[in-house]
Amino acid sequence: MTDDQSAKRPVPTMRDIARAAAVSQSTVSRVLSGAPTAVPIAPETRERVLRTARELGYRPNPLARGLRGASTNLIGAVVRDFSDPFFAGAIEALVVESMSHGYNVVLGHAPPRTGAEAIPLTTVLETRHTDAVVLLGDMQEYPELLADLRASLVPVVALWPGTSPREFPTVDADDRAGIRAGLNHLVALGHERIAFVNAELPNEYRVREQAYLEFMRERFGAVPEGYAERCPSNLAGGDAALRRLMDRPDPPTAVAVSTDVVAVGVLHAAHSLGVTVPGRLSVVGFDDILISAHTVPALTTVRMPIAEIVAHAVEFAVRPARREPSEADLSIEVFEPELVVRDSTAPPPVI
Amino acid sequence: MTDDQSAKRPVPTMRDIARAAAVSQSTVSRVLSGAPTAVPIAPETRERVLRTARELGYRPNPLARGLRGASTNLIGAVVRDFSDPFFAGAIEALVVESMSHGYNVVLGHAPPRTGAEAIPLTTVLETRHTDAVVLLGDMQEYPELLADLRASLVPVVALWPGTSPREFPTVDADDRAGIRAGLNHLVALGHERIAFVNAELPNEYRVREQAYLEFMRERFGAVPEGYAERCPSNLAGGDAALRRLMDRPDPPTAVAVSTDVVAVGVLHAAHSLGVTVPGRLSVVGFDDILISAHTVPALTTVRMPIAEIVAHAVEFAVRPARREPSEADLSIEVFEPELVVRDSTAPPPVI
DNA sequence: TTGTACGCGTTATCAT
DNA sequence: ATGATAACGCGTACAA
Repeated sequence: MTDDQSAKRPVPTMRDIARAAAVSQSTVSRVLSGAPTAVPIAPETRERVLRTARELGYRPNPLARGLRGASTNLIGAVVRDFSDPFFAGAIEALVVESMSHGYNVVLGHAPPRTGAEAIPLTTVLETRHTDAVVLLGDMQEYPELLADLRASLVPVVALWPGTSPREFPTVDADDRAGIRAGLNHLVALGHERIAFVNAELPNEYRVREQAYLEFMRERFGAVPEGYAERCPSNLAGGDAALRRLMDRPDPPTAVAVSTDVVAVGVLHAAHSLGVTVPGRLSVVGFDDILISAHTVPALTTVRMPIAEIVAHAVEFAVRPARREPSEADLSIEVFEPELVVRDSTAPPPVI
Repeated sequence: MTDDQSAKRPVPTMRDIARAAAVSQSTVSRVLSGAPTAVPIAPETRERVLRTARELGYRPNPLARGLRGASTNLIGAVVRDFSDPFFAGAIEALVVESMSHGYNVVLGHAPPRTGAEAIPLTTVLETRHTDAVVLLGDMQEYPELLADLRASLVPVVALWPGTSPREFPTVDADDRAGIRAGLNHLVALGHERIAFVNAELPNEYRVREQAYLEFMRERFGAVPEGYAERCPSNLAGGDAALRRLMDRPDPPTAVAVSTDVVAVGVLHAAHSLGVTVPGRLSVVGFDDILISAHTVPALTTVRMPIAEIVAHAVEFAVRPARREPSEADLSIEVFEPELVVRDSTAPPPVI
């Protein structure tokens, strides 16, 4: 056995180290607490303290640190829907990025609209511990949570805030540009009867829908009646939406979808309906989630720069909060998505 | 504006409440700290304290609570791979379940095998805060982490531990039964040339592979040479594995796959190769992740009772740690998976 | 029934 | 260069 006396013994405190190293507890703190150039310490003492600390297996107690006003190295992440692969990917990115900065991530879950109106922050996350809070997605459904956040002192950064008012520093993608890239691709292939399926998370992707409407009007003068579908933001939603679309007397030859998750549902429905993709129907998604490269057929989509967005957010969140409130409080960073052409798009069928 | 004086003021402490309510801080503590019948409190005083606390927007400081030895209401979850939809689903379930018990979840990420060997627990999670640690998946790759956990005092519960030695209380599914259910289904349809694709997370799903080998020997006397494939546990892995399988002189008519994620990759490869599913090839997955019902074609698979497993784990994790070490320390709970027949399986093609 | 006093493990401010 | 000592917010013996 390599672990001998250390087994199952409560973690040593600074006092233990101090006793063992025959110094005062404050000296131990000075040596250990990282403040390297704060006060000069005798190299010999420093070494001795460090050694005993290592031997005893000392680990700082972040609770005590936090009590003193120091940071807890915890970042709170509030998500509405984990099961959404897009957010799952974003969380992974967030965790990885946070850890590379020495932070852990505490997950908060804003439950999808229970009957009870007000969901205070404390219900969702014990924020007082977290050095910062990252909001993933549109949180307008939770006004109480937002109010709590507003009134609190923790730095907040909002990611993919949809149509939420920009009250926090925000990092987002240029949804409009992404949608236009997808639609341009379809038009270049020769499509004109292009429908749009919008994943309806209350008002999250309104921007994408607007971009579609705007594009269609620009390009064709009008949006074909009933070509802008909406559906719940999940696989079944996309399935149902495409069925409605193909049921029409004038079914589209192409569908742009506001999220890949819904697009996967669309692909499934097309298959069930015997509508071959891309032979009879082209499909463009948005997000480029992991499965998108491996659907049947592989999905043409718009890549969401998750890593960049999250990296930026973490950078912002862990930045020492010593800045003036007026400085970057309205900072809005926008990243550009990029079209990824795969196998779900082709020229429309010849009539 | 509804928020007036409370805006941006650091959260009030018990002392603030005490001052405002003209009582001592300990009285406030007694009233607020939940211990209802601990010591009798004058109803009038109690009411006054409660009211001022509400007015001032008091919220307990869990750091201070934790320092005092109380619980932090934090559960640490260590996952190896977030991007795996199966674990994403498990984490969601864990978060939801934990919150319903008043706990938040701190995510730890065990990075997929960097060159550096030893990954101590502290790197992955500041455990000292968490009231319990939940291990998701096989952690044998991280012996140092396991050693830290073993030496520590926090209760640990292992979920889907694969072939790890059962050193912690464990909740798992009956993988063998699940695999057999899938294989029985294929055999009932008339298949004999049944291959197996195993997602290779070092040794996570060895059990499933063993179950396949055992079944085939039982049923057909032998396992066709080279029919037990292994591949990285992701979409591309399944893709590549099926290509190897179909490249053989005697390609299988059915493939059982050890995870749905890999199975989705298999479906994609089949499509790319022009092998129709289920016409020329039947595919059975394992896990029943969210997409499985919406792949093309919808995947026949074995449902993993994630919710039940996670619920059981949380129940165990938050159970007051007052039990004797010998009692339930070797507890192993096993849940039964269940076959879900969809559209990716059919009788083998007639020759 | 309520108030006083102490300690949890740290960091920060004093003195030495 | 180092050692006392005072907080941080809370729970809890103990005293009143």
